[in-house]
Amino acid sequence: MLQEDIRYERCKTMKNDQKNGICITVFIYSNGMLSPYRISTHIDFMPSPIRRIAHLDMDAFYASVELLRYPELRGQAVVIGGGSRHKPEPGEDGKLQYHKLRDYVGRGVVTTSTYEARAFGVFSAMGMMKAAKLAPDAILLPTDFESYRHYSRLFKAAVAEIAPLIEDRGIDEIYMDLSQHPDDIRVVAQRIKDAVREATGLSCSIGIAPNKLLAKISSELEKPNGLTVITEADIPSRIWPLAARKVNGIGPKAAEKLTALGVNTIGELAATDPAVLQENFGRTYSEWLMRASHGLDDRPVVTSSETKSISRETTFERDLHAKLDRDTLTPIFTDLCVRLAGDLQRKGYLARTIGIKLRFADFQIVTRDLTLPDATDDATAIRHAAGECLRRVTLDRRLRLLGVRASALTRKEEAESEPAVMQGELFSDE
DNA sequence: TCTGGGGTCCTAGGACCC
DNA sequence: TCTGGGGTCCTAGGACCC
Repeated sequence: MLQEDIRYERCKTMKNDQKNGICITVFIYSNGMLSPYRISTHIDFMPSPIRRIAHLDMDAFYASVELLRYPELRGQAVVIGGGSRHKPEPGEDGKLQYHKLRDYVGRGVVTTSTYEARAFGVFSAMGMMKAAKLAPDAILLPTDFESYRHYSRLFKAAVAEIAPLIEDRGIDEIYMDLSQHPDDIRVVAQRIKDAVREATGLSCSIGIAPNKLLAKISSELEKPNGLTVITEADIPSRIWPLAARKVNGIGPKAAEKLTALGVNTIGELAATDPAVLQENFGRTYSEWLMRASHGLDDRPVVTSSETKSISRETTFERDLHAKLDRDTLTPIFTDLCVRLAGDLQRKGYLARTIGIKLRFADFQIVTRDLTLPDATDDATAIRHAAGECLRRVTLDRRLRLLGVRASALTRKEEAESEPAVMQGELFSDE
């Protein structure tokens, strides 16, 4: 039977792709004909084999890179952030003069701090002025992303030699799928840590677990220089006592709502009535919360992805009024567009949607975007589109931030090789 | 003395088309 | 004249992450 053959082929393909499960093929009956596999889906019915997912997180990454450059600062409270001024300069005696956190003036935030600075309560994302109150004598260094990106490439290349299935999660962390790795998992992890240190001189922490969610939590458990292996059996003792906020995906807003419900730890979340969660968080998110609290997560390690958007934004030194400070604002706006166009050109993208972002003095954010008939990487076209967006915003308040964003991206070479007439017309009736 | 810059994903409503 | 429903695109806002 032809239909049976087709169905069998489909199922075989899906089984090969997904390892376990069955596929359901729906046959559509219309015009007296049975047409196969119009709709098909896949349902897991067997427990998946246990995966071994690792999360690697570089220890105090930016700060550690700076210590490679300024080894004499090792052991001291050092804070990185707040723009690119305050570079250390040689003094009259030829020795490097470092800036102190107490001398900082501005609106920057802490990007990273050494563990010694964290002991004063200075953490990432804290306002620099507040950090200066807590640790006035800490050394202040500017951020140097060029250098961090360099070390990022080095450590990722070193890991890839041992574990090629890598998901990039930003400059200082990755996931790895070690399920197929034949060797003892601790031995493999230690080899990876050694390779990272060999390539960069830096330490990292690795967490290994049956999924990404647990691996991410685990990598933090024994920081710095940690190596933590977690199994399902460890969830009650090692995961449930932790704050709900430790779950990747529970942010400040959700954590605050949970606290209001009397839920503080992951274990308390796991013990919460699902109906209560659903009332407060909606169906999708509450179901995810429930699964996460029980350590369940079947997201795969994704080894490649395409850029979705590129943006540039800047916070002003003082809040600016759109009308009164027009002469200051206009060149900033244009410059953001020029830099965005440069980013697109350098990375080889064209954008069809251009958007702006405004942050008012009260922190309210407003966005506007505009989709163009043709994709572009031209600064003038971007500036024009962004100007159109800006005209749609009521500008009666002071602005704190201005940003420009490009999305609906296509690769430039693909756009150029696109045929002018679609092939589909060959099948037209006319 | 509040709170940077660069991203992703999700939701939801309206327009428009079939 | 009204009744439908599905699908895609566009836009705006918000939560979250590094």
